[in-house]
Amino acid sequence: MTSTDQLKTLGLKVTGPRLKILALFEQTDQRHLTADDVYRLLIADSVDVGLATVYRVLTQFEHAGILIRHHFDNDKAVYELNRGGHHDHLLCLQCGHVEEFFDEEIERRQHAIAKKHGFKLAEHALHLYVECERKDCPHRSKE
Amino acid sequence: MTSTDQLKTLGLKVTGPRLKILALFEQTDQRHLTADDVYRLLIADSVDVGLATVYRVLTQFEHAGILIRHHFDNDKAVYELNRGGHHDHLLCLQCGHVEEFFDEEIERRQHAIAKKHGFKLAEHALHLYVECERKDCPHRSKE
DNA sequence: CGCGCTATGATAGCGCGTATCAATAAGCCA
DNA sequence: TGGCTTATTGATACGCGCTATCATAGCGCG
Ligand SMILES: [Mn+2]
Ligand SMILES: [Mn+2]
Ligand SMILES: [Zn+2]
Ligand SMILES: [Zn+2]
Repeated sequence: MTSTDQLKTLGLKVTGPRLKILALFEQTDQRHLTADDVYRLLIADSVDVGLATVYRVLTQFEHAGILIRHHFDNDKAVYELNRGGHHDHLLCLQCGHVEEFFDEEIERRQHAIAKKHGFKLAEHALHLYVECERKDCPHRSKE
Repeated sequence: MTSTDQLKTLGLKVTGPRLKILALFEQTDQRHLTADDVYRLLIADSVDVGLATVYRVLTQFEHAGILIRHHFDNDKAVYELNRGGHHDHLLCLQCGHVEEFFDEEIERRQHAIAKKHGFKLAEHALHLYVECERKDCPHRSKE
C-alpha cells in the first residue's frame, strides 16, 4: 500500500509534512529518531516544515499505530516505525548505541507477574543499560 | 546508626534540610516520592525549605546511595529509600498505584541477553503497566 | 567565639513538548 | 474546475520539571 493510501485509510488528510515524515522513517537507516532528529533531517533535505508540525504528526502517527514511541532514560522521546513485532531495547551508556532483542520467557513472566498481583498487563518497558567491554567503545556512531 | 552519623559518614554536613528529608523517607508510608511531594510534605510540616534545596539534596542522596531514583512513564522522577534489595515496579494505569516485585529468572535472563550481545549489563529498568480488572479500581489512593 | 567555606533559598534560565491563532491548503460538491 | 468548509500548518508564547546563579546563612573546626 502506498503512503498516500495508508494516510487515507487512517482518516488523515494527505499533506506534504505527513508524507515526508512517513517517507523519512521508511527510508532512513536510523531506526530510532527524536522529533528534533526528524525536524533536522527534513530541513537538511530542503523540506520546509515547522517543528510544531513534526511534534503533532509524530503524535498522530503514534495514535494511528504507524509509529511507536519510547522514552529511554534521557530527556527526549524517540520514535520508530511499527513493524509489527514487539521487541525491547538494550542501550550502551557510553555511546548511546541501541540494540533490539526479544525474549519469549521474559514476556511470559511479565504477564504471570501482573496476573499474580491481580492485574492485567497492558504494556511494559524493559531497558537494559550496558557498558561496552572495551575502553574504546566499538559503537562510536551518535544515534 | 543515627541519621546524623549516616550523613557524617558520607561526608555530608549535618544540616536541617538533609535531616528532615532523610527523616521523611524513613517515616512516610509512601515509598515513592517526587521532589515536589517531598517539598509539599515538608512545608505542610512547617519545615521552611526551598524547592531548589530539595532537588539538590535528593540528587546528593542518590549519589550517596541513600536513595534510588526511578523515572516511570510520567514526567517527574520519583525517589525511594535504598533498602538494599533490588526490585522492579508494576504500575496501574488507572490509579497510579505502584507495586514492587522481583523475579530471579528475569534478572538472570537480562544478564544473559546483554552478554550475548557482547556487553556487560550495568543497570536496567523494568516497568509493568497494568489495568485494574474491575471498573471501580480497588486502589484509589493517589501515589 | 570567630573564621573559612559549604549549604541554602529566591529566582532566572534551560530544554522538551504543548497551546494558541492567524494564514493556508486539502477535500468536497456544484 | 472553482469556490467553500474545515482541518492543517507554522511562528511563537507558554508550561513544566529541573538546574544554574548568587548573595546570605550557618556548619565545622580551631
Ligand atoms: Mn526499536
Ligand atoms: Mn520501589
Ligand atoms: Zn518486551
Ligand atoms: Zn530488575
